[in-house]
Amino acid sequence: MATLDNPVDTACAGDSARCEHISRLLARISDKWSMLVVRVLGQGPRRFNALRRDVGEISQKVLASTLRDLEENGFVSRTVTPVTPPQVEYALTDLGRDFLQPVQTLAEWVLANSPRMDTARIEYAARRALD
Amino acid sequence: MATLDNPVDTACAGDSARCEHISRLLARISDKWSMLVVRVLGQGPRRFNALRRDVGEISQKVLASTLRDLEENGFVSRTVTPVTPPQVEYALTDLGRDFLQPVQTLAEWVLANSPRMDTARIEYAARRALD
DNA sequence: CGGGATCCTTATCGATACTG
DNA sequence: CAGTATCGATAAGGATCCCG
Repeated sequence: MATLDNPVDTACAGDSARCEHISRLLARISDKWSMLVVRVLGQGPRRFNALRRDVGEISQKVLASTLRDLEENGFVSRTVTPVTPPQVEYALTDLGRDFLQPVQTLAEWVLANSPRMDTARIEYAARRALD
Repeated sequence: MATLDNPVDTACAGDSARCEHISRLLARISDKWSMLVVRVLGQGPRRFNALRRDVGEISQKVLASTLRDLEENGFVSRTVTPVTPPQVEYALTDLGRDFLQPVQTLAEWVLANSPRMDTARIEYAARRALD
């Protein structure tokens, strides 16, 4: 009955426990900024404010907490060099570099298919308009 | 200076416009539930309450708005059969099926690497404990 | 420079009630 | 069954100030 015959079945039809497991894991990384930060760090280590510039419109509070989460999950390392002014460098760990691959896959897909998404949005709006 | 030499460079070092583009696109799909719903629908069409059971701990309100977003972005189709009781079936569109691939990649990575994440969390907690 | 602490403003979510 | 509408709780986010 399954529509997919992928070799590794990670689906969770009827397996709600596994589905919840995936859910919790995805929830940890699928916030608005984590993947973006991982992507930027994939180009090399960054210091806090450099990271903030590269990521875009992110507040320092949110970036700080995002980095804490990423560090907690083992994606990012935080290296403090005690000089004046203090210097803190963020870099991807081995796990973070591994994670970069699926993230890039996703990012590339999204970039490549954004026209299709835009078209769908226009059609959706048109459909809604004539109700 | 880049640490990656991937063929298709979708990174955004110094290209903040592109980065923001990716940011907006990722933000549209990287909420807590969208990928999960796409995954479940990847196993075949579902009606509202069946979907709700399969996804897990999601309220009807959030599922409804998630489905609206997915429909708006062209990932999911909504087919109403006017019978009593009313019957509404959700299914992946072509775009949604395409999207399934990077989503599965991500889900499989997360499943496979959750032990590493767990270990990192324990180590992080241990480090924090001796400050 | 790299944040933590605080306050305040918004989204977000869950529960309940109600409609076709 | 498949939702929408409304309300209250709660979490997320921005702005500002401050410290090492």
